[in-house]
Amino acid sequence: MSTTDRSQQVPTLADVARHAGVSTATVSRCLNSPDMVVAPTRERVMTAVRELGYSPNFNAQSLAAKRTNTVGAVIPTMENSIFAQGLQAFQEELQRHGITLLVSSSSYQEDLEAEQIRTLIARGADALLLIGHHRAQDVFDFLDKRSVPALVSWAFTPDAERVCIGFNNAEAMRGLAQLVIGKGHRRIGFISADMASNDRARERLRGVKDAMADAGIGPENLTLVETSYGFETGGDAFRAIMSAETPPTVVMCGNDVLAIGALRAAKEMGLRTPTDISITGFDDIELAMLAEPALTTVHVPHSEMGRRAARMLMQMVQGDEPVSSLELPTDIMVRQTLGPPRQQD
Amino acid sequence: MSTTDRSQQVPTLADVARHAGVSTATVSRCLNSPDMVVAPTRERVMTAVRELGYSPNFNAQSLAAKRTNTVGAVIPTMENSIFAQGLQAFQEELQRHGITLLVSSSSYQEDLEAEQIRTLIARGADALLLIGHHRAQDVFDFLDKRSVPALVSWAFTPDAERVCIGFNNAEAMRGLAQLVIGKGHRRIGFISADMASNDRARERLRGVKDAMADAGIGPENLTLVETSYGFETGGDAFRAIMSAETPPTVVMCGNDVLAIGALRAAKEMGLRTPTDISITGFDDIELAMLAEPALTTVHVPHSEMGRRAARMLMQMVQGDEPVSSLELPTDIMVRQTLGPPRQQD
DNA sequence: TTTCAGCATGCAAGCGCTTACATTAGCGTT
DNA sequence: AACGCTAATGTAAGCGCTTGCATGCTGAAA
Repeated sequence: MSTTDRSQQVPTLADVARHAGVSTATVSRCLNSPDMVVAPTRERVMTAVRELGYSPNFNAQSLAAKRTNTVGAVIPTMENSIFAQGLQAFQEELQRHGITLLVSSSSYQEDLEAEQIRTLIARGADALLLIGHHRAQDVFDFLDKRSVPALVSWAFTPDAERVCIGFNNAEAMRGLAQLVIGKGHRRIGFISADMASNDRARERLRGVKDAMADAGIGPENLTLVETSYGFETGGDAFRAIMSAETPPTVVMCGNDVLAIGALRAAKEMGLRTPTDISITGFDDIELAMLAEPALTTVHVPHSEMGRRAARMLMQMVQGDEPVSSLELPTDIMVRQTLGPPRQQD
Repeated sequence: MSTTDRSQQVPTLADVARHAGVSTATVSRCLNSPDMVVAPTRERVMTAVRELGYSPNFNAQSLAAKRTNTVGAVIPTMENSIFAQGLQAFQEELQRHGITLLVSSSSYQEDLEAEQIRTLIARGADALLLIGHHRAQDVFDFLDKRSVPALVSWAFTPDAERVCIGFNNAEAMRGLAQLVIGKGHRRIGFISADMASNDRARERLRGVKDAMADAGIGPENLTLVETSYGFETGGDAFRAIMSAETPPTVVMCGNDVLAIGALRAAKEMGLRTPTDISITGFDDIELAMLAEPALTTVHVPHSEMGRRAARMLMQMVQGDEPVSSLELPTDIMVRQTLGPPRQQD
């Protein structure tokens, strides 16, 4: 398997210019602002471009033009569909405008995220898509110093200092909790993702607490387990919660992955959902509908969010007019895992 | 920061050099090959770097050094976990070596893929990760002309001209089909993903056909439906297959997503799996184990593949020694959706 | 015919970095 | 003390592109 055969050089702007008998400036203009060049010349140039199979060197372009047509995104994980769908839409929208997306994932680690943000900036990202608000202040300072627009997504907080797009995690979860309480549940279990560096998780928990307070249910009725992200951990957390003397009648989960894990654990424990125990999720990943029984959860408009985020970010790079935060609505998907509490409870 | 008021300019190599009282060459060397520089100088430079908050401009670096420390990957879709897990491992391994990953997704469209490959090359990707063998020849020619190493993944074909990493799709599916036939099934339905530009799908079908031929089962016993990718389409295909006069006793699916769709359709049709109908998948996505009943499928070592692919690609970029294709083993995950055919059949 | 907009094109100076080559200093030899 | 040798550093030429400005051409007005 012969690899590097250096005989073939990649054609450059200069090659095209020579081939077409014009200057490099003209070629550049043909490519970037065609109407500055008169038609016959343009055609000659375009022919040369085609014949040589020329395509511009992005790095040189960026260096010379001082913009990269690149935006970066740092997401907690690629492994699961929570972010994948939104990101896909984000990328498609960017691509439509000739912008390349640089993705990296931080595995939910704050310091890793900070590092990756720096890398993306060094790579010349014109702007950044970030997930959630929580982040060391110096990361934001760095961004500001470099004046790189950053959009916080997957989270809308009314009073946020930063431009953000997403949904109100607290409100959405509160709505679901109200529904749960309306069904008659009084003892609530809550499985949360790690909250230390995850404001979305914190907000969701707050939603539950608010709803309980509104309904006059004391905080002693909330059993909280905080766990890392995953199906397994969700199941473990569920078992922990249910091992209490008087376990809750409903286990609400901070996200669908945890909920599916819980659902499975319930099944393994011989508990029928929702007859014996109710379970709810958040996100409405594809799996939620496919689960058995189908998971009652909060639907988040992922694709819409991704698309909008792309547009907002492009506007921010443009810098013409200030961009303001955008709240997207969520829906409660009433499916099969939420019922009234068992009679004797 | 006692600035000479360079009004929030991003510091450059030259700034650092001035600050440290050395030449730009020395600064560059400090950063890239520290042992070429004597310790005291190095420290002076590093201090300046820190004080100015300098970080190198990637584009300039790439342009000057003629390598970008970037590899690109074009995957069919990000939306689902088939590729996500492998890609995550791929990215992590690259990152460990200071290499950035550029991802784009082609939505299973061949022409889009070609375009994105070109874009990635223009962006300066040092190497490319591709999914599957099927691709217009001129794309490969282009890659060769540019002498960009490309690694075909998710598919291992013994006699492939290109370096590839993955599993033998045909063999793996053949193994599963043998198991199916061993259970007594004689009429087999097969739901395949679009095969036109997807060699993996074609190979998988071939595996089934081979196993049938081996067992002396004529091709008239195979009911084939080809459909696009998705849960819905999988369900539709299943319904189509089952509407035959004498429907098959087992429906094998080209991937898990289709299989889950089929499983769901079966349930909706009031068919019990595997009592009334057996269903199998391929990929072993997370969902497969979570489905009800759990899906019998072929397990593919996604993360392992991603990690290995990263290493191979780095070796290929290095170009020291030729890299040879790597076959990874697959396992049949015997779960609950495969049983013997119904008695009367 | 001369003049001069106005437009198309060319010229050339960078963008921030790497690196081949030149220069210098420091050392041990003879 | 003169010599070469080596290791550390500096010099400067690009990498492939964009873009402000200079140039030269056209045709219409005078």
